[in-house]
This record gives sequence, structure tokens and C-alpha cells, in this order.
Amino acid sequence: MKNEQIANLFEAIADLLEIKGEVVYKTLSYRRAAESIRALGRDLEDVRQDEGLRTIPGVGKALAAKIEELLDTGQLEFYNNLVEDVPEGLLQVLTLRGVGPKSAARYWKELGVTSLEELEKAAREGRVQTLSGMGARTESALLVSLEEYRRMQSGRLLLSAAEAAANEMLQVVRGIPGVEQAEIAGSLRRRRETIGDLDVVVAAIEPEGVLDAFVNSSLVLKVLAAGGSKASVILSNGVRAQLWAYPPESFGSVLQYATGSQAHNVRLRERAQRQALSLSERGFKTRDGALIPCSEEKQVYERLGLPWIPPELREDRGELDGDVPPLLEDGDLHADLHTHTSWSDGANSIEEMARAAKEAGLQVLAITDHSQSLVVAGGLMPDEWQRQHEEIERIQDKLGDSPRLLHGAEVEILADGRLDFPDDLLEEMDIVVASLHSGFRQEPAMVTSRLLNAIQNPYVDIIGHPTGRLLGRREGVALDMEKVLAAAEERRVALEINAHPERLDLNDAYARRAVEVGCLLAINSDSHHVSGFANLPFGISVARRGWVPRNAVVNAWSKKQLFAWLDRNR
DNA sequence: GCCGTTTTCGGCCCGACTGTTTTCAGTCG
Repeated sequence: MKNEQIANLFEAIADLLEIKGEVVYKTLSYRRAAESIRALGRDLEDVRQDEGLRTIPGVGKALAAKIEELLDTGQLEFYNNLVEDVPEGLLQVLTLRGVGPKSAARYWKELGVTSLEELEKAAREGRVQTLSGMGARTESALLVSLEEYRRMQSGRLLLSAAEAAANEMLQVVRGIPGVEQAEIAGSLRRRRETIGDLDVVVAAIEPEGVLDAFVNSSLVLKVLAAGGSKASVILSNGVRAQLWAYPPESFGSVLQYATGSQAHNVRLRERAQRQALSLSERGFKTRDGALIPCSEEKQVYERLGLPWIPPELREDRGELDGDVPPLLEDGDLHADLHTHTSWSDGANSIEEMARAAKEAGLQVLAITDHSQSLVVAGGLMPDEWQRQHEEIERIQDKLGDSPRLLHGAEVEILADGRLDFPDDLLEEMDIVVASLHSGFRQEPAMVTSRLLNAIQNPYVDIIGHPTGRLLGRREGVALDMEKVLAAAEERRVALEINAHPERLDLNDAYARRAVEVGCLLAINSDSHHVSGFANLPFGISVARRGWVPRNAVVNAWSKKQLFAWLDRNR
């Protein structure tokens, strides 16, 4: 059983235990363990054999035993018994906005509801409002939530889409009279790979007036909740958003609070408690009730004796325990080592791509069009690659040394593990990116061995988008990532963090693990268009979330260091 | 169910908003 499945199961257990009425701290333990497992970046089986499951934060004796049972049998008796008590269908009921464990339990016990369909029926028949403490408004709100659930099935936004929507919202909010400061917060500020809803924080002398103007603006389709400090809405583009409006003296406190993550904030508040302080979005409160607001975010961390923590790290993954490495910054990448042109499935010529790369501040650009077998993407035959080579030399002459062009290919790793070009051609190339575009449904062990084959080839420099996932569309291959990392480390082959917002592959957890085992990484745009270089910051976000130091990223190196690495086997 | 420079037992974060209440529980982030 794989990490993701076990994490999901633990979350389902937490939900069911909450409906059952179990003490909330027990359910929190399951949730915390699930988060730790997601952040692991390696198989639980490996952790069990090496340092032991108990070394995972939030996994104690009981949860370790449950993980072992799942690893060994693929089953969990505890869970099987639990669903005898509490119907699994209630898990979906719990996802409705406005429905928590207490309400779900009452719908189930008092109305016999065990699924979304049954709940809808009960609400339509007016049975929900017969429950004590529930009225007609609760019932109609429930029907609205059910409607929302159907519409919003698609779920989370890609980072790029969320960023565009948030900037639009930010522009509107900054134009509201009385707004002194406005910033993006929430998971978008932490640069998670997908975003559920937007959070924007503003400083204003009169927060109520700002909130009022916002909810009445043309940007807002529907108001879900609105008070004197915050408003929760659906924007006209269908995206859910929250606006937090607080007085300027509390701006830092609320920005910190609204940025989260929740787990990170809990850690901070525990820390505040040890200093006899209580921490909230308004500031610190002393035991005698005096409020100490923070106008700047860094003051929140300062008072707790901490350095300011970059938002990308605020996930309760050890960021408060010690030194954080110096992270990659926008502008640290001097090279893009994986791009396409109209020679295969790109939209622009080599020259257009080169000029755009220079415009984007890059000193080195690798042209890596697809290889012959990827027919749908216009993969190049060997003789076409030779002709492209002449073309690249001509353009290099024309452009001078800026950017420096490298000529390579994104070579298919074929279904049997061979590469799609012969070695003597690969040897001629300045750079070789090897990638999978087919055979994703093979057994993970087979896909792993295909990658290992590619890594063993002396001319391969980078493994492109290693798992092949497409966010929201295709799961990545369940590779034996530890084997891949170990081989890549030994051969000094870099693994890609593909910066396309739909890929972001490797993800943050694998990137962090890669660095731990000494692997090199490359952050590439995989551009198919001159606009593609604008995606590089998304790759940098992944690296930052993965605690990746600058010196582990080959395209953040100097030209000299980069070329020496590329020449290592040539 | 986890965890320990207060503790191996007894803690475990905080406030805004809503709907239904006559003072608060539930949900959310």
C-alpha cells in the first residue's frame, strides 16, 4: 500500500471518529500523521526498514502498528470495524460547506441519512428543519451547499490560475478607498501546488467599510459570510475567496495568521503559550489581557524568538526546529535546460525562443525537441536533428553569445527501457533530457527499471518530469523513487523539477528527499512557447517548498560549473 | 493518539461568523 492511500485512509478515520464523537485530539493525531506521511518523500516501507516508523513526526506506537498492518496486509481491521459503526457515505456529507461532524452525526442518527443523496432527499422533504436547533435557513443553506458541491467537483486550481485570479482580486481591493495595504495570504502565498480558495489580507482604519465595498463590488458573485473583520465569497469567476480586513497595527498579525498553514500556526501558538502569551490574528495577548498587535509579520516571529520563516516552509515540517537552508530566489536560474521549438511540437522558432530566453534573463538555453518515436509531438529523426544542429549554429552566430545555446533532445525512454536515439547520436549532443511519455500503466517496477536504464546511459544528463503526473488529470507513476534517487546521485544525473504548473514534477516532498540523498536537481520550464519561461518561478516555488539549497540546482550554477558538469562523460 | 529543557500523565490553539438561541454550539480557517 502506498503512502498516499495510507494518508487518505488516516484522514477518513479522523473524519469518522469525529462523527462518532471521539475526543478531538485523537482525530487530530490521525490528521497530523497523514500530513507527515504526505511530506515524507519516500516509501513508508523503506522508512520502516531503515530508521523505523516511530521516527515519523506524529506517529507513535498505535499508528505505527496500523501502518505496519496496512503495509503487510493492505487492510486495517480497525477501519473495517469503524465503518461497521459509522457509514462511509457520511464522509461525503462532511465535505459540504457548513456541515461538520456534529451535524453529520445528527443527520445520520436522527434522520437515518447515510449518503449525500439521502441528505438531499431529507432536506427537500423538509425533515432537516424538524431537528431541534435547526431551522428553515439551515435547511436551505444545506441545499445550496449540495448545489455547490456538484458544481465545484473539479476542485482545486492550478497555482498559475490561482495566482491570476488573486492578482485580479488584489487590484480591485487595492482600489477600495481606505485600504492602506493589501497582500495575498493563504496557501497561494505558501505556493502550494494547487489552491482551494484565495485569501487576501488588507489593512484599513475602518475594516467594515472596506468589506462592505468589497462584497458589493462587481467582482463578487455571492457572499457566503460577512462580518466586521472578514468576508467569505464566491467571485464572479467561480473561485472562492476570503478577504480579511484589520486595522493597520494588526496587519502583520493577520497576514501571518491567514498565511498558515494551520499546523504551522498551531506550533506558533503552542510556543506563545510557553512564553505566557496567547497568539491570534489580532496579535499577542498577555495573561492580564493586554493586546500586543504586530504591524509587520516579522514581529510575530521575533517575539517568539524565531527568525522570519519564508511562507513556502510553513507546513510544520521542521521549519521551527532549527536552521533553514538559504533558499533559491527568483532570478537565481541562469539557464533553462529543457525547451521545445517548432521543429517538434513547440510554437516558436529557435531564434524566437532564444530571444525570449534572453529577455527572461537567461544566459543559457537548451533546445531539446522530442525524439523520433514521439510521433504525436513531431519527434525528430536523427537526420532532422543534424539539420537542426546546423540551424542552431547559424543562430548562435547571429545572436553572439547571449544566450548561449545548447543543442540536445528530450529523448523518449521507450517501453522496453531503451532510449529513442542511438548512443553515437546522444554523444554528439550538448545535453540529453530523458523522459517518459508512454507506458504509464506498466507495473511500477517496470517503469522504475526503465528510468534506471536511462540514468545508466553515460550521455543522459537530466530525467525530465520523473513521475509523469498531470495535476488534476493523471496520477504520477508509483516509482521506487529511492532507487531512482540513489542511481541518479551515483551517476550525477539531475532530476527535473518541471516548472509547468500542470506538472510541478518532482513535487516538493520528493525534491526535499532528493537533496537529502545528495541528488542534483534541474528546474526547467519545458517551454513550448516564448511565454513558457514565465513558468520558471513555479518551479522555484517547488524547490523552496522542498528546502532545496541553491547549490543543488544545476541551472543556478555558473556557466563554467554547469558546462563542466555537462562534460563529465563527454 | 502523541509527546516531554515544566510533564511518561495530563495536557494538547484561537477568534470570527452563523443560526438558533435567550447565552451558545457548530463550523471554519
